[in-house]
Amino acid sequence: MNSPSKPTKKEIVTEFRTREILAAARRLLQSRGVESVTMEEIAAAAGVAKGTIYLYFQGKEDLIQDLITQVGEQMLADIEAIVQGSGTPLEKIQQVASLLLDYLMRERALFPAYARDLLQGGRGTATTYWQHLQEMEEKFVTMVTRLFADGIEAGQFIPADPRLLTFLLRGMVRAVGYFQVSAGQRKAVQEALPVLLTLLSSGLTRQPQAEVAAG
Amino acid sequence: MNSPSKPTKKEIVTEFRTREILAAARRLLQSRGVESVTMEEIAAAAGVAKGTIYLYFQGKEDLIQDLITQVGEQMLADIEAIVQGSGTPLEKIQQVASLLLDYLMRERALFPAYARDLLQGGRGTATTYWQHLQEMEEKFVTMVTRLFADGIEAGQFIPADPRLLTFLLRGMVRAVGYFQVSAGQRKAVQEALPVLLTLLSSGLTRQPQAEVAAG
Amino acid sequence: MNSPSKPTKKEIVTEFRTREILAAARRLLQSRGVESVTMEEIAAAAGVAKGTIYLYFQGKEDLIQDLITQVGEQMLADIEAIVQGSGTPLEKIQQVASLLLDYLMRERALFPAYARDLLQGGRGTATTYWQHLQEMEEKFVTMVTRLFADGIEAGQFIPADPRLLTFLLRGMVRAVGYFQVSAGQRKAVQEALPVLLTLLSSGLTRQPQAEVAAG
Amino acid sequence: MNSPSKPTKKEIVTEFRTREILAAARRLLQSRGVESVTMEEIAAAAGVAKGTIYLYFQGKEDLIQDLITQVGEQMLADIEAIVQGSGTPLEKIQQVASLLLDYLMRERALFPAYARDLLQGGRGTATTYWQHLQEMEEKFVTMVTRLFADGIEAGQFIPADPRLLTFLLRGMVRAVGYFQVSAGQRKAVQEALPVLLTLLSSGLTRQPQAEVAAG
DNA sequence: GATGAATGAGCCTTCATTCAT
DNA sequence: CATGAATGAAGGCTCATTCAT
Repeated sequence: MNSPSKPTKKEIVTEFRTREILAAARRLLQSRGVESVTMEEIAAAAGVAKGTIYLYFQGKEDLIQDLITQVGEQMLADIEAIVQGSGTPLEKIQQVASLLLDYLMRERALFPAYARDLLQGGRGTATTYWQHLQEMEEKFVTMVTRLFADGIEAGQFIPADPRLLTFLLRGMVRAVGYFQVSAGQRKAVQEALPVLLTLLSSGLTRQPQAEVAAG
Repeated sequence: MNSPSKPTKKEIVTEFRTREILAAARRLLQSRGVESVTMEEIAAAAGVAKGTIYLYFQGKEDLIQDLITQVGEQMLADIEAIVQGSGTPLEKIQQVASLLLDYLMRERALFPAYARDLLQGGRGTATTYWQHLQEMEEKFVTMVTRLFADGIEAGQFIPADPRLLTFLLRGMVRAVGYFQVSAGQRKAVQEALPVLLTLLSSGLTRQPQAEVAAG
Repeated sequence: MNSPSKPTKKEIVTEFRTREILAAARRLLQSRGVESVTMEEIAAAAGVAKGTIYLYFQGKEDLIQDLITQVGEQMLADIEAIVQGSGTPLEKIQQVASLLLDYLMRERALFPAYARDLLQGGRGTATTYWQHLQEMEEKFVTMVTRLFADGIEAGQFIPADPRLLTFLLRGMVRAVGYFQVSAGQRKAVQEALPVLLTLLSSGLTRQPQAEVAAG
Repeated sequence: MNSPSKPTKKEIVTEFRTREILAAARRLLQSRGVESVTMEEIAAAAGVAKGTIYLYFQGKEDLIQDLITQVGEQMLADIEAIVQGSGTPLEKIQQVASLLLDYLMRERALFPAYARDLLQGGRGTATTYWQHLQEMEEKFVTMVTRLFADGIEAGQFIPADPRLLTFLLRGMVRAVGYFQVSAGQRKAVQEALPVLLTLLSSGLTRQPQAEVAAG
C-alpha cells in the first residue's frame, strides 16, 4: 500500500542517524587509534545511546569499515572523473594529487586505519570487508598507474615503474598530511601542494640533463 | 676453548630472551596495531610464558617503547654521521634517502606503529614514551631539514619550506615500503631507490625552466 | 496507585543495586580479609555479573571504602550525639559502650577489615581511603578520650591516660564480638553488656582502696 | 651408621634457616597484611633465594601457620606454668595479663592473622592447620576461663560468665597493642599494664557498693 | 642443598554487545 | 524504535610455586 519508490520518512531518519554516527566516529578517529575509541564515546559524540548504534551497524568493526568504504567509493569516483576527463597525463596526475590532498585533509582520520587494514591481510577482519578494501585499493592503484603509464608511453615521463610512481605520489600526499599535523596547522595545504607538484613534475618530466645520482 | 672476555652466562641468556621477545613483538606488530597485539600473543610467539615477559620488561608500554627506541636511536646516529660527513647537501640527502630505505626494509614492522603513535598525540599512551618518540622525531626532522635548508641557502634547491621537503622525502621512502608490500617482494628496493632519487633531485634542483605554480 | 513524591525508578534501582553489592561484600568480609575477597565473588554473592559492580563503584578500593565509611560516619554521628547530650562522663561512656556494642553486632563484618586496614598504615591501600579511615579513627578516639578526660578532671575517674582508656573500652567491646562468634550466638549481647559496664565503671571509679600501681 | 641421637650439622643448619625465614616473615607481617607480603620479600628479608624457602616450608600458607603455631605453643606453655603455679586467681590472672601483653608486644605481627584465621572457619585454609588453631584457642580460653571460674567460685569475683571475662581480658590486652601503634611507641607497655590491671581487678573484685549501671 | 628464571592460574578492570523496558 | 543497565570474554599484570642448573 505504501509506494516503495519514494523514500519513506523512516528511511530518511535511518539515513540521518547513520550519517550522524559515522561523522561522530570519524571525528574521534581523527586523533585516536581505532582500538582506543569506544562505542560509548561514539554514541555520546553522536548524541545517541550506545544501543542505538547497533540498530544501524552490525558492530564496531562494521562501523569502521563503512566509514572507510564510504570515503573510498567517493574518492574513486572522483578520480575516475579526472582520469576520463581531458588533459595530458601530467595534468591529470596533478589533479589527482590535488584531489588526494583534499581528501587527506578532510578524512585524515581514516588513513591510518585504512593503511593498517590493508596490511593486515584479513587477519582479524571480516573477509568480505578486506576483499572490498583490496578491490578499492587495486582500483585506485590501477587508475593512477594507468596515468603514469600513459605519460611514459608518450615519452613524456622518465621510464620508471608506473606502479611505483603511484605509490610515491601517494606517499608524498600523506607526507603533507603528517607535515600538517606536525606543523600544527600553521601551514595550509595550499602551500604544500605546489611544492609537491614541482617535485613531481620536475622529477617526472623527461629531461636531457637528468643525471641520476646513483647512491 | 673460546672464552670471550666478560659477559656472564646469565647476561647472555638475558640478552637472548630480550631479543627473542622483542623480535616476537616486532613480528606481530608487522601486521597489527599496537593495541591489538596482546602480551599473551607476544609470549607465545617468543616461545615463553606470559609472566616471563615481565622479567625483561616493565610492561607492554615499556616493551613497545624499547622496540621503537632501539631502532630509532641507531638510525638517528647513522643520519648524524651522514650529516656531519662531507659532500653537497644533495649528496647527503641522497645518502639519507638510501639509509632510510635500508632501515625501512629491515624494520618495516615498526613504521606503522611509529607513525600511528606519533599521530595519536600521547592520548592513551604513556607520556614518557610519547615524549621520547617526539624527541626522536624532532631530532630526525631537524637534522634532515637542516640539509634541505643548506641546499636552499646555497641556491641549489628550489625555495620551498625545508621542513616540508623533509616530510616529503620520508613520505616517498615509506611509499616504497608500501609498494614492496603491495608488489609482494617481487621488486627489490634497489629498483625503487633510483626512481625516488631522480624525482627528488630533479624536482629539487633549481632549473631555469622550472615554472613553479606559486599558489 | 502509590506514587511516592520524587525518586525515579532508576534511582531506586541504583540504590538497590548499590546496597545489594555492598551487602554482599560485607557478608564476604565477615570471614575473610579484604585482599582475599575477589570482585568475582562479590559479584556472585550479589547476584550480578562482574562488570556490573563497576557501574556502581569505581573499583574494589572504592567499594571497600564506601562500606567502611558508610557505617563509620553514622556511628560517629551517633557518638557525637551522646557526647553532646547530658549526663555525667561515666553515664555517657556507658552509653557509648552500649552504642558500640550495637554497631559491633550489626556490622560485625567490617571490624576486622577496619582494624587491619588501620594497622597496615596505608601500605598497599589507596592513600585517600586510608586518610579517610585515619580521620574517622581520630575523630572517634578524640571524642571518647574527651569523655574520659572530663571524668578524670572531675576527679571521678582514676588518673590514667584517657586515650588509653578509650582503646581499652573499644578493646572490650570487640572482645564481646569475638565472644559471640566463639560462643556461636548462644549468648546474647545483652548479657555481655552489664559485665563490660561493671568492669569499666568499677575499675574506673576512683575508690579509696584502689591502689593503682602508678608506674 | 650415623648416631641419630646427636643433632647433625645438617639439622643445625635446617634449624637456623627455618628460624631466619620465620623471623623475616614475622618482621614483614608486623606492618602488612598476610596477603600483601610476598614470598620474594620474605626471601629477600631472610637473605635467601625464593626457592630456598620451599626447602623448609611447604608453601606460604604453611609458613604463616608455622609462625602462628610456634608462638602459640610457647605462649600456652607459659600460661600453663602460671596456672599451675601458686597464688590467688586474681594474682594469676594479673600474671596472665602481663604475659599476654609481653607476647602482644613481641609478636604483634601475628595477632591479626591469628584472629582472622580463627574466624575464617577453615575456608581457604588447610583443615589440619585450622584444627590446630582451634585447639590452641580452646586450650587458651579453657585455661584462663578456669582461673576466672575459680575466682568466682571462691566468691572473690563478680558472678559473670567466666568465658566472657576471658575474652574481655584478651580484648583489653589487644587494645593496648592498638594503643601502642596509635601512639607511635611513645608510650611504653609498662605504663599501660597498671591501668589495665586496675580496671580488671577493681572491676572484677566483688564489692558491696558495685552498682551496675544498667544501660 | 641453593638458586632464581620460568611458569601460569588468577586478579582487577575494560568494553563490545545484548536485551528488557 | 531508543535506551542504557547488565553481561562476560579478554587483556594486562602479579606472584606462589616449580625445576633445571
